[in-house]
Amino acid sequence: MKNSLHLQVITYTLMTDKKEKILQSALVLFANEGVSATSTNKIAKLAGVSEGLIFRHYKSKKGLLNAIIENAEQKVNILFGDIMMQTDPKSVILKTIEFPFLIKKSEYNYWKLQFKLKWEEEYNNPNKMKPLLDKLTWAFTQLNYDFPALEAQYMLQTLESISTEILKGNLTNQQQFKQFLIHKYSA
Amino acid sequence: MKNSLHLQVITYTLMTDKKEKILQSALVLFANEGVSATSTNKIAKLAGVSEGLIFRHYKSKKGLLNAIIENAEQKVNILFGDIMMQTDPKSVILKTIEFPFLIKKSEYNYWKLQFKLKWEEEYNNPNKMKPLLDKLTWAFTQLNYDFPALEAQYMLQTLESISTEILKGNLTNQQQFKQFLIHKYSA
DNA sequence: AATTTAATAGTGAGTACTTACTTATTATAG
DNA sequence: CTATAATAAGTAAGTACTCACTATTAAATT
Repeated sequence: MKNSLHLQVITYTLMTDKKEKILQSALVLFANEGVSATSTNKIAKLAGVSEGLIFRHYKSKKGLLNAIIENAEQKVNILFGDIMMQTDPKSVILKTIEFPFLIKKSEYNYWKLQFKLKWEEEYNNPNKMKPLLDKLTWAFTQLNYDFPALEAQYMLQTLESISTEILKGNLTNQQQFKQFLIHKYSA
Repeated sequence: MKNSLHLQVITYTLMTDKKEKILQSALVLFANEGVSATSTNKIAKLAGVSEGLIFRHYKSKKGLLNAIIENAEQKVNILFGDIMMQTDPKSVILKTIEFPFLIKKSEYNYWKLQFKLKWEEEYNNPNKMKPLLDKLTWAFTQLNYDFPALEAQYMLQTLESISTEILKGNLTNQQQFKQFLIHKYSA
């Protein structure tokens, strides 16, 4: 079979099986070993494909990375979108707290890669969080918090670190911790 | 000059200038470009030494990394030690909050490297924080918080994320944020 | 104090192997 | 038949590391 139809929540994409296999294999390696530590040779072997095919489909190693990042950003936007569309301030807080705990195990590698890349200047874009930060500031304002902007910043930072710990496998008491946060914000 | 005397707060170490230069150059590159992305050739050039000298002094690239990590851990222990020796629960909280804001610019690379390495399974050791976690749990217990263990975990995570943002250069309102946290814990 | 001996610091060219990427060629689908 | 998918076999530059060698310093012996 040369082509297969893959449903991605936002767009339909036609991708050959092998092209897709390359993407998945690269994701696994990039996320767990790091981009520089992953050779195109390794990717090809894991994907069961000739090395040349990577370059036919993605032009360069960086092109492959960018393709993965685009995929990853879709997944972020889906979860973010759910928060952004809330109209009740309490729901905004609640959804935001729930956010790190909603990350599916099957998508860990996407998130791992994204968090790792934040350490590379080229891919670290703090402004990407701006809309969510504004939404949270609005929510805390509605709820009459003393320093809504700082509260928003505080919450975002906490959530980033919680996500990080979950992805590293360090947060063993996830549900307990989630309840604790909800209780703390009486959300 | 072959040898120079370097005062390191815990031990005195005799190191040749070039050996020291290798260490510093490697730190800069490891912290900012990543370990795998840094070649021994690059390190040698930045240090202004022959590549072979790296291996004479540190045996391998990994040996060099380990030497840097040892140095870095000393710096962590100094800051941690200050918190651990506090006897008043409020002081424990206050010192802990102040912790990320005490990181000197001149030592950013040490911390950057350590935080980056937490993503590599080999170097990620969550138990290293255990003593501090216990101390914080004790402090929150003394202060009659409802869930001292969770509060401690929460605070540690917050601090990790603040440190991270500072090191990435994303936290522009450091003093404001620090005051906000102190106010929040009335510390 | 002078001279030999030993040890360490440092170099530069070379090692086998890996890297990202290319090119020529063949297979396969519509 | 044509266009694209896929491969195998390249390439030049880079990789961590070694080796044979020299330079510098310290220690031991006169």
